[in-house]
Amino acid sequence: MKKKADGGRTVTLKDLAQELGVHPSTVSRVLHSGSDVAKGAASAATAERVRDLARKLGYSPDPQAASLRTRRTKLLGVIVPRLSDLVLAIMYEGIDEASAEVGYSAFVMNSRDDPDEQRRKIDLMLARRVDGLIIGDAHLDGGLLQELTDRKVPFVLMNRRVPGYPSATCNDIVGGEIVAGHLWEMGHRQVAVIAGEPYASTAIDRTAGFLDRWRSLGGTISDDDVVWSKFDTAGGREAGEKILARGKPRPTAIFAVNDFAAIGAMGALRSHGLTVGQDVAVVGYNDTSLAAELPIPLTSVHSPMADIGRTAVKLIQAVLRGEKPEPAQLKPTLLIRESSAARAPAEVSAS
Amino acid sequence: MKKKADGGRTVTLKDLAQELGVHPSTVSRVLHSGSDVAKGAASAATAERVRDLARKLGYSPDPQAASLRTRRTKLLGVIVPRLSDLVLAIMYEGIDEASAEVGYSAFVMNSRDDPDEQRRKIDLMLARRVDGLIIGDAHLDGGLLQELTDRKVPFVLMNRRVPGYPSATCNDIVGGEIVAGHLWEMGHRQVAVIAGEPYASTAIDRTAGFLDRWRSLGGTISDDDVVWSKFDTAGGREAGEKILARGKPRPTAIFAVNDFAAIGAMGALRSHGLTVGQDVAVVGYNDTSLAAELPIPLTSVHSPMADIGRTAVKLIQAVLRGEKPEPAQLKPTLLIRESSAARAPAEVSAS
DNA sequence: CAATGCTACCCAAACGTTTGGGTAGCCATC
DNA sequence: GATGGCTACCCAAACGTTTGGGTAGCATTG
Repeated sequence: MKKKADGGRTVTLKDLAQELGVHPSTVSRVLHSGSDVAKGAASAATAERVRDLARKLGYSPDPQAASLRTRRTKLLGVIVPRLSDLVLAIMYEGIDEASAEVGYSAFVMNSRDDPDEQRRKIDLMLARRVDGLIIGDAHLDGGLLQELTDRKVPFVLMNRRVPGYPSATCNDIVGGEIVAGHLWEMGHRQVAVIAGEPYASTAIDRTAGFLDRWRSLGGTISDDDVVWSKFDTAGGREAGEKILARGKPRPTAIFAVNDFAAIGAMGALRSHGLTVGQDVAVVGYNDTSLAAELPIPLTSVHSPMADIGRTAVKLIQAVLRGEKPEPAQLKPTLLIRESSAARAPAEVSAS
Repeated sequence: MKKKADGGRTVTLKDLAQELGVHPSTVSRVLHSGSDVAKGAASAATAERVRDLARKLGYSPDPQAASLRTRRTKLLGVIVPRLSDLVLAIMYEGIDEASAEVGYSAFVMNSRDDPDEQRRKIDLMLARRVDGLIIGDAHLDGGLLQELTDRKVPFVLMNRRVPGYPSATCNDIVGGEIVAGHLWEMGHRQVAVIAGEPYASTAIDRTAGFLDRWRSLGGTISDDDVVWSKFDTAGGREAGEKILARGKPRPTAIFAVNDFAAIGAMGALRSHGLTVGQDVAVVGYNDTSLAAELPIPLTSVHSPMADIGRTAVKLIQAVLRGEKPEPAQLKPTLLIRESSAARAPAEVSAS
């Protein structure tokens, strides 16, 4: 804790310079330039004196002054559907850490996946003069992204991808495939998918990966076995109800593309007197901290959420350097737990 | 979406002034002062022309330049134990909304409840020159807070309170009392409390409220019926195990001061072959969105989390105006669900 | 010994605002 | 017709940095 160390005014470059009898620019170069520049700016002795005094007086550079001059704020704007979505919260934790490490600070705002809000929040961030944006709520149609590109706003996507733009995501197709493989292996032949929102690549990719692998294994699955839903618990419950309400043999396994939806589905199953893990297997996605600790622990695809956030920061740094980084797809891994650990029950008839 | 509307440079006050043949200061006053000052600064006609042009060129004021001059950044720093704690995430959503409404932007950072990290993060925020802090991870010992006060850093507490400092919290004592009343009424006489971390007022108050009411109702509860724990699911499970492992009659009800701990406890109960809501009642706290949607819906004390965040913003605004606002305690309400809806089972002997 | 090249600095302008203090011109008042 | 009081502006300094371009003094080189 420095600054105002002794109750007085904030100490500035000029203060240091005056005290030492050198010019502020010299102090600036010593303190804020790479050692290469600093070398040319002052003798080793002077540099030492500068640094000592800075430490002693608790000098802390004024970022607004600096960015006024440099036209860079070292601020990152992050837009997420909602921070109360654990998945995004953890990604943000990754962002926060990684950006701090490179001297950036991050803002977050919620868009609630509403296009108007997305625009509004982006405008707010740009008004704050963020150097770049990390967009965690990209919609596949991507009109907004084209607009940002046209306006030369530096940005990268996170969590959800849209082809053609740099992004840091989990490899959700592979994730879906793993689940299909697992359920098939456990003997399931009748399955349903709670697929999430069709505007999100996470939902699309996980579902597509699942379906592709399922079919290539020889499984059959029809369109109405795929139920689109919100990503939250309520959405999962609703979707679960819908699956059970159909007049066809109930599935022996359900893949929900999101842990919360899976938890909702578990609720629906239980209300129908079914036991998760015995009567019906359930698999979620993301391996949120809850999954392992639920009364019936939930099989889930682990996605490296914090790493995705960290990667997003790396990518935006690259973009800010003028590069055009490739999309990064991080590897998912399946964690098998009680909710899908038993072999498929014998075929059941319409419920 | 404004700014750089036509690909060119950012438009400044000076640009507007030049174009209109007036002085930048006039433009500034018209655009950024209350209508009172603006009145004296320009004729109605000029003011109109200024505003029109500003709109047309998509002028957006540079906040760093402004704060360099005014010495206020309109930035708020928020420190939370972790953003991946749903409770804090929702409070932050409240902060985000409320601060945007008054022209402020908020930063969040995680402290992981670690004193060193708290210091470090606070320093980072101050280095960014935030106008004030909202502290969501206050520890009851409060050494850090005294220090901040000494340094005249404006701050308010949120979620957790520490006597003597302005804070926005749920009235956790009342919350604990309600739970005690409910469980007593349902016929429970043998109960245990999963109490959370002793450095957090939330844990202390909820537990104290519960114990006080319980005893005043005639109930008995001993020290080892109160188990301290982490606030997360794993902590709850552990605490649940501990409660079941004691060599005394198992309680017929458990109050966990936090929904996640409650979920963990439910898991522990189930592993012991007990059915939540029948064999053992469980009550949580916060009524997070999960509670209602769990396979066995969880009785929980609803606390107005988003409002607490919003209130925190109001309080910090007051502090910034130089006032010394009273602590705000928002009202909790109990939501009774399946996990505690049945009357207490007959007394059980040691398990 | 003049030219060259360092080293270790200094200088000044600029970034986009805000704000306390002018002042020119006009009208009303005494 | 001097005084006072508006109205509608203008002026300039300041906020704390950064950075391109000096330059004085000294040592080295041809």
